[in-house]
Amino acid sequence: MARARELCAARKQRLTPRRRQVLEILLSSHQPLGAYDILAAINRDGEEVAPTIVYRALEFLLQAGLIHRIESRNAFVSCSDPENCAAAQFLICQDCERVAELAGDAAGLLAGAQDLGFSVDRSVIEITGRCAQCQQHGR
Amino acid sequence: MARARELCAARKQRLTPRRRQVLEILLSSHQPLGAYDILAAINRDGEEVAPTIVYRALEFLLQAGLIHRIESRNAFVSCSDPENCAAAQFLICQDCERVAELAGDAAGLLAGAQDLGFSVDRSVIEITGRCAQCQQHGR
DNA sequence: ATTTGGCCGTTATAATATAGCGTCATGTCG
DNA sequence: CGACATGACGCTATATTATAACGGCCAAAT
Ligand SMILES: [Zn+2]
Ligand SMILES: [Zn+2]
Ligand SMILES: [Zn+2]
Ligand SMILES: [Zn+2]
Repeated sequence: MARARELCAARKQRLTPRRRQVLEILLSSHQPLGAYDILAAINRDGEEVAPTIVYRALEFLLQAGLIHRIESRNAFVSCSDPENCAAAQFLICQDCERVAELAGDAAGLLAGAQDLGFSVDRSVIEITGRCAQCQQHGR
Repeated sequence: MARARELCAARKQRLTPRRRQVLEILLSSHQPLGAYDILAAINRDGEEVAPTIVYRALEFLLQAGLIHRIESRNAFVSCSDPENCAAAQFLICQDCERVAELAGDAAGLLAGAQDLGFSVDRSVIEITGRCAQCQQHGR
C-alpha cells in the first residue's frame, strides 16, 4: 500500500480514497474477488454504492498496474510486485482458491508468437489446478 | 466437421443436430463468437431459441474438446485439431479479431508450476496483440 | 412394453459490466 | 482572486453474459 502511494505519486496519478479503499480490500484478501464482492465489502461498512464506482476504481488500478484481472474467473487480485511486473502468470488453486503470482518471463511463449510475426501486447497466463498444500491435506 | 462426427462416434458421444449446428456456426466463423452471437446466428434462420440452449451445446462441445473458450473475450472458437489438442495457446489479433491456435507444449510454464508442487489441471494461455497481416497493412 | 437416461425447450433469474449525465473537487492560468 | 479545464465521483438506467429449475420427448436398454 505504501508502495502503491509512492508509485502513483511518482507518476502523478491520483490514488484517491475510493481507489485506496478498493485496493485495500484486494490487498487484504488472499483470494481473487469479483467486482460485486468488492462492492459488498464496501457496502458492509454502511455505504450504499453502485457497481459503476467499483468498476471505475478497478479500471484505474488495472492500468496503474496495481492489480490484475483473473480472466478465467472474472475476478481481481492485487499485484504482488507492482514495480517489476510484466507478463505475470497465475497459479490458481481450485480447492482453496488462492492465487500465486509468478514473475513471468514466458520467454518461450512470446518467442513463438514473434516467430509468426505476431506483435504481443498483453498476455494472459492462468493455470488452474491444486496447490501443494491442498494436495497434502487431501482436500 | 467430419472429424468431429468420427470423434464423437468413437467415444459414444452424441453429436446431435443442435450441437452440430452450433459447431458449424463456430467452424464457419474466422473469429471467436460470443454465446449470444451464436444465438443470433441460429435465430436468423427463423428459429426462436433461448440462451440456455446455446450454452448447453457449448458445454458439450467444450468437454468434447471440439471447441475452446477464449476467457479474455467471453467467446468461443472451434478447435483446429481436436484429435491432438492439449494445453493450446491462442494468439488473438486486436485489429482483425482473428485467433490462431498454437499447439502448445508450454513446457517451461508447466514445469515452473510443478516445481512449486502445483498440480496442473487446465491452462489458459491467451496472447493479445497484432497479427503479421494487420501490421503490414497498417490497420 | 416399460423403464431409463439424456437431450431439448421454456420461463425466470442471477451475475457481470457499461452508458450517460450532472456535480463537485482540484489544479491552472490570467 | 476569479474563470476555466480536467478528472473523479455518484446516480439512474441498461446491456451483456450465464445459470437454475421444471417438464416433455425420444431413443436405447431391459
Ligand atoms: Zn503483478
Ligand atoms: Zn489450495
Ligand atoms: Zn484445440
Ligand atoms: Zn490481425
